[in-house]
Amino acid sequence: MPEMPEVETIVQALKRRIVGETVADVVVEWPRSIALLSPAEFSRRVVGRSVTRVTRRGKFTIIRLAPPKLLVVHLGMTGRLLIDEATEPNATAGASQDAYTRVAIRFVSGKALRFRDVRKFGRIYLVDGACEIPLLRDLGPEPLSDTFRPQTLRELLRRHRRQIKPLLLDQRILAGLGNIYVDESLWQAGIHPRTLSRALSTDEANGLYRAIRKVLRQAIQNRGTTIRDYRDPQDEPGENQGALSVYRLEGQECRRCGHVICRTIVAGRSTHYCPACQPLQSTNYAMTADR
DNA sequence: CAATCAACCTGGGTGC
DNA sequence: TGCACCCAGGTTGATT
Repeated sequence: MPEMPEVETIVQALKRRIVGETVADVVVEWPRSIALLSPAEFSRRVVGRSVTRVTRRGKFTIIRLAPPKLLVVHLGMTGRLLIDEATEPNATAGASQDAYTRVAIRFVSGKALRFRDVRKFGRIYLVDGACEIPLLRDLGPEPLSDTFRPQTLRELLRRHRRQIKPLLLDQRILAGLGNIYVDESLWQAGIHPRTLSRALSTDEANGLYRAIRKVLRQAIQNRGTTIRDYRDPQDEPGENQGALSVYRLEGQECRRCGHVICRTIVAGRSTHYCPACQPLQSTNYAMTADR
């Protein structure tokens, strides 16, 4: 569910609200939400540590603790990180927890960081370094970093013989894009999702570079896209859903050319595009019948 | 190497 | 109301 702009929004909020807090207590309601460690071991190692900074890498939220340790969260499809403000000293603990809270980290101040995850695909890790988490270790470049240049993308596209959509969804190639922003970026760039990455011209690759950055920046500015589940740490939805051009808009008219937006399956994922704005060149041979 | 699909989970929406 | 079926912002591992 949450892609990079949603995670970025969450991280900005957590920075303001939990840096400096010290962990008093951990409640694990669903043990499998904790990766690698037993709930007891996880709790034992987290209690007493304090939060020194909060950062992001791809779709991972990274909470740095002292003494040094990384609390890393991947939200999966429906994960949320919610801040519960301190309640009255003798309010009943746990009373505010809903049925989908999987882990609650309570701070000495009375505030709490709550991991809520309906579908249970999210994971929380406690590690010494990013290298202990395979996906985090192998993450591709950050699309909004200064060191990610048009040439960086051109080289990535040239290195593989794959359809562009699954390539962009692959976190080892580029970090942070998910189903929404890949569809939006490809529409913005006028590229069909099944186009072979190696068949893209220099101009098309440069256009895709600009499209990805524009789409992500706008989504961050709009505090993320809420289709259904996404909420920031204060339980507020994002506002980017109104800025989408194709995602989940099948049957509606393309805002650029007026043709009807199509939905199909690519890489096993629902895929939205405008067949007029995003034509599939015959030279880029699609393996499967289109649409 | 690349594509597909099932699996991990739960709930919401739709059609009969 | 009930029920079957499809769908969902992700990732992984087996299979073709």
